[in-house]
Amino acid sequence: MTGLRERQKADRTSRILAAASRLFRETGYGAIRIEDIAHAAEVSVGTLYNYFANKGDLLLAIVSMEVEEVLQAGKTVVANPPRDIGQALATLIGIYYDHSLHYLSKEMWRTAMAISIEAPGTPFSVRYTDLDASLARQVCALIRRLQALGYARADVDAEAVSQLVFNNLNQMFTEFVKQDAMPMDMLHAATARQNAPLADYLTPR
Amino acid sequence: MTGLRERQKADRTSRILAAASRLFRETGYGAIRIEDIAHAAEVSVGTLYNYFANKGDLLLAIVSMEVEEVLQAGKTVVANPPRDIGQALATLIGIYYDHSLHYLSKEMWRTAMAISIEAPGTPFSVRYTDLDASLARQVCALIRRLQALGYARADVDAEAVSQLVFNNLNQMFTEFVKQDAMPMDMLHAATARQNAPLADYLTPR
DNA sequence: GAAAAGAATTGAGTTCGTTCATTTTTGAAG
DNA sequence: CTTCAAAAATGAACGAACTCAATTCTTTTC
Repeated sequence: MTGLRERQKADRTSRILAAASRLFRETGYGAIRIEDIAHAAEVSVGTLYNYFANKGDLLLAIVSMEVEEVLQAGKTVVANPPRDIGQALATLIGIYYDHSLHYLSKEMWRTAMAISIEAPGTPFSVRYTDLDASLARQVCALIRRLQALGYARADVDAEAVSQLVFNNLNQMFTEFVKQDAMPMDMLHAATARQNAPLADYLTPR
Repeated sequence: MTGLRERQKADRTSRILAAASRLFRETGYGAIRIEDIAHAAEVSVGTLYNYFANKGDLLLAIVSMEVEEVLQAGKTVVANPPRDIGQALATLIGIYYDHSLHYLSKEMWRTAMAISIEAPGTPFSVRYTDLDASLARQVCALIRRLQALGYARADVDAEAVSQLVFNNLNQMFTEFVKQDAMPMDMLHAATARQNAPLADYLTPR
């Protein structure tokens, strides 16, 4: 279980991830070469490729850790949501958005999104897509919870509405990272406005 | 105006585009080398780079032509929409979706989307983003038209709703091209279900 | 504890997108 | 018709991601 080989493997993995994470953030994904990461992690280029399918997969591994954190943070909102539907959505989405630039630059997000679309087969791309689906399910859980608490109309297709909300927040986040100049509060405001009609529709009369 | 130089330029541009379009579709974007395209278009590699900033820009040029066609086709629906809101949305979105695989493979779409996110600065990436915005405006025009005709409630934020609809259809299309196995009718069905709550909300009582 | 098996590491080599110094072509001026 | 300058074309050279045959390190077997 804890043979030398396994310990070395775990150690190398974390060294590579730490080096890549630091270098990508400091210098930018595009500007860092695989050789730089391998050097910083004290492994050879070939070894790095034994651990990660390609440069993009390495980035997605880092992004996945970030998304997992966000997913965890969202749980508290679902458990205890505000009574107002617009507020409830804004709170959950706010957690997603505000967390996003904590560890990752906009450039890193752009690259990660691009890779998850273009190379959907690599291990961490699959993982990333799974996590995205988990976020969508969390939005759905929130709406069902609001329905269960009587804060939202129960006769509405919760899945349809939550997919609408999630796809919208996802697309808005994509726009946000595409435009380096766009500030975070503009993202919040735009999403809130778009959700308002749905919140109105969901509110019991 | 029509000097030799200008004619040769236009001729080379169209030869390059034709060659790239055919080769990308036949063999796949990733499998085709710049040298192959240059050879098929009877220009040198360097010349190709005088006409297009990079391999991705060449693809986006092709995709842009496709989107322009779709945008044109959508105009007729906005001018004369079905009375039922769900129907109206499904008709417009149906035009977008059904056109999409006419000239482009899923792989080409994936790559184009990835590039427009990752490299938003190149000439055709800007063009592609503009066209996307035009599609969003067209969805908004449809909803305003439905309001003007009295088919939809006029006291609803048309812009917010249309952005919700557009971002959703865009994201759903992204899922569609990400999954090679997903059939077109599943895409139509999923989008229609997601739009149903909004259509209900918009319908005058 | 020696030896064989097999797992993992290594870095030089390959590939392909992109660049740029040089050459060729074009259009204008004399 | 020459000459010249500007525009455009060219392909060899470069850089970086990725591969793979050879080597080294672990573990297992007797």
